[in-house]
Amino acid sequence: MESSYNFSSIEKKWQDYWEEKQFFKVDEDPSKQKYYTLEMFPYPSGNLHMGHVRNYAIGDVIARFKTMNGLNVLHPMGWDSFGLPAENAAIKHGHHPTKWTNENIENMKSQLKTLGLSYDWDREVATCKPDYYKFTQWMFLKLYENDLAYKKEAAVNWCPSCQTVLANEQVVEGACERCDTVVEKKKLNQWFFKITDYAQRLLDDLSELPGWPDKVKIMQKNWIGRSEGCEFNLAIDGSDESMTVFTTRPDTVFGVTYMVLAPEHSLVDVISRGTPQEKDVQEFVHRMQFISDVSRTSAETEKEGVFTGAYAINPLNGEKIPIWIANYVLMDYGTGAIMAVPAHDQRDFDFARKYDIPIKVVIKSEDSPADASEMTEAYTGEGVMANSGDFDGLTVEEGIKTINQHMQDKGIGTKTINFRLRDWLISRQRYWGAPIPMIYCEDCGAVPVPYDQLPVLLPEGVEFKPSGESPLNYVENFYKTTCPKCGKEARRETDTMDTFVCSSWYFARYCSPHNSEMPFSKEDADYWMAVDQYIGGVEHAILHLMYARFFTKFLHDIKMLSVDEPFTNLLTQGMVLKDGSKMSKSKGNVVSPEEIIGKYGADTARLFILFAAPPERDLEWNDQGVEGCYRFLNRVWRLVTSCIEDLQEVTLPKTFAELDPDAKKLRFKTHATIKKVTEDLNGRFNFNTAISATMELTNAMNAYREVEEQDLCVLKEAVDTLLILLNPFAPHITEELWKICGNDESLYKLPWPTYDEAALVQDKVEIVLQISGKVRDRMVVPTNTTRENLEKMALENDKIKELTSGKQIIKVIVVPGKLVNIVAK
RNA sequence: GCGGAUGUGGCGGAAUUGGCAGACGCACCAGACUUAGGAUCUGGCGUUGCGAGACGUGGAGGUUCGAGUCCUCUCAUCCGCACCA
Repeated sequence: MESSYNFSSIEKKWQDYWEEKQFFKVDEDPSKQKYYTLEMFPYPSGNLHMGHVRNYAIGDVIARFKTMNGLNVLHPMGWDSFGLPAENAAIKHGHHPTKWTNENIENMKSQLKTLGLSYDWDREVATCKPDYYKFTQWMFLKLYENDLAYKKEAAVNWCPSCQTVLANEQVVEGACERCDTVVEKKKLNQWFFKITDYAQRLLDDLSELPGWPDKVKIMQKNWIGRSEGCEFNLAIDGSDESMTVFTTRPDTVFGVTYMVLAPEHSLVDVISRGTPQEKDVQEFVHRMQFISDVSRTSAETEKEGVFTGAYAINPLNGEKIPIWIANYVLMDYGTGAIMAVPAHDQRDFDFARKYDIPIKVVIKSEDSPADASEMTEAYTGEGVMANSGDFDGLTVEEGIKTINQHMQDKGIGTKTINFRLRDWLISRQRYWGAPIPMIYCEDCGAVPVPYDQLPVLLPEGVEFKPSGESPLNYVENFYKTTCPKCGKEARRETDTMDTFVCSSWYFARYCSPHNSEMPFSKEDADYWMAVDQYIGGVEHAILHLMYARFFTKFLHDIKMLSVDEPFTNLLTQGMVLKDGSKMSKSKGNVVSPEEIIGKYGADTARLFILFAAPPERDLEWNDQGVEGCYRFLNRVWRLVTSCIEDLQEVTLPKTFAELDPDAKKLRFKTHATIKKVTEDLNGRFNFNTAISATMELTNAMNAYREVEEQDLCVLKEAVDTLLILLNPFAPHITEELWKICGNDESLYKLPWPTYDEAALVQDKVEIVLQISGKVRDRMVVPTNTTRENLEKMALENDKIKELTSGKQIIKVIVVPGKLVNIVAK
């Protein structure tokens, strides 16, 4: 392969050089402006895939570009290394998760290194290491201290066949994703973080994140799901009990024709006791227990329910209203009970039609029949209140306000805000996670582990069996302990934390990765935080990003962080596809990064993945496209090496004298390219067009090499510029060529070039001549030709004259530097 | 159902402020060099037409001297949420 450059030796050489010289190690430097760029750290699954390569290539270009722009750049990498796959591998092969994980980390790290990424490996973190999870436990204790961690009984998804708890994502259409058994609900005592306390702030502060994609902000907003409404009480007929409901439509209270309790509601038992319906109710409640939340709350599930035999009293008109229980009312939203207005709520409408419950229209509108029997669907639009006593005639908006106020005045109800965001269940009955640092004492109850006893270490000798319980339950020397308060024998918590807890604060750990006393020092975090540019897949748009925001706000509140949002700018990259679908082993469409790097080198791999599509869009893998990028780098190699001899004695002048047209053209291209690449990399991250621009420059240089009399200064400037601009994308080949050209300093240490305005001024410009918006001819004129002269020249143009002869010229539009448009009839 | 995104040659994509649609790359075609080419170089390459030209950014309207870009409606694909009272 005489004609291609030897990427494998070049890449290895430069990677070793950078490492030896510690190029990417950074320290806090108050004299320099900082820039923190971060790619979402990976789970150490064993091998890098193309999605990783894309993610890290993007981050690396940004980091290198910002460094060359004089910023003090923090660009760290680590491992999100707790989690199920390690434990499943342990169950299957008998290896300890530590071994499996460490081997995977080593392997992936060496793969990462072949990509030539500018990481400060000194700051590497791994969430499964005691020096890290010590502080995950610290976070738990702080949350506990601030009443943001609590334990309660909660229904979880339970697979009776696998004997284990399943995450919602592991439940597919109501069945276990592994064995297809119908998933049940089981009540377990679990730890929660009270993220709901932060719901309003998490919502409000989205507006302070202009650097986030709207898509992500909207997803978070919907997930938080704030809704304003009214909570009010209804007496239960013939009983001392009352029920509370939440509604966003108090204006429709006169249209209530039945009430619904969630099957799990505590009142169900009380009010149905002794009624003829008691047996039906119990049967229904029992049946619902075995249907998972996931399938019960699916919109496709048909609504069903039973009458409880009891009645509630409508506080506004004293009507007796039957109380039902139904599958479509959820215990964990609002109060677990609703007022049903079939005329103005589609769900209630469906249910009422099915069970022949009356429908009463209370909002009149021309868009909907006034007679309920003629309705085919609920009417939820604008209108005025009717059949509502004194409130008739009010609009929906007025009605909501007025009835709210009325209820408040009469002590029936109050204005309330509900969120659909739930508290975060963090307990996992698993081994491979950070142990929850709590101890249960018979006398003192739940006692937090004192800070000086952290970390609570995972024990080594553990048997891994799929039992549905934490394996830690079987390790006596782990769970047997003494109460930190009274010294009496006590039992440790054996659940571990959700791995999302570990990843909710890692970005702050990178600021002080070696601190053994604290998760990070405030001083370091004040310098580095917030992350200026965060990059990762959109699949983390809700959970990870929400949890990280929650933790940051909490750390801000306890004065550990000055910022209260972790990520100033967010780039959500698209997936890497092959043959139209996501690369996966089962589809057999995986392209391995190792193979590509082996065949073409890291520079080609990086270049292709950045060139093939803009970063936020999905990228279709194309082997021939990779080859195109490889050819381009070879072209650069040949071009630059062919210039070396000519340029040996050339030094760049301070200013360029009068140039001949060809030289001027090349110099124009050089500076236009600087401008283009700089603008594309500054905030917009259009890597694909930046790379196109360097290709155009290369083409222009090749063309210039054919010119008889070449201006070597202009050529040298072009060569230097090309190498610098291309460096963030393809760092190895450019460093090598730079060195071969006789330069000692590394490109990475050079300042980013600025363009010369003067070089961008052209003497002549092509003007398009249009007739009624259609291009008819072009003319080349001096750049500074005046508006009047342009018009005059256009009208004198032969082609225009010919085409407008016999027509009346209505007006002429002149856009200097661009076009002249003649409107003729 | 609700919310969001996307739609441009054979393909990936460009057009940043309403101003030459198709930059750059791939594929393809022709030529050069060559014992050879899956190397390299040169040229061509939206559709249609001999041609001047006409048509062309999912579709239908509209605004404008001028629309891929703005407005209205509509279709398709993808993603997220999905009985949230």
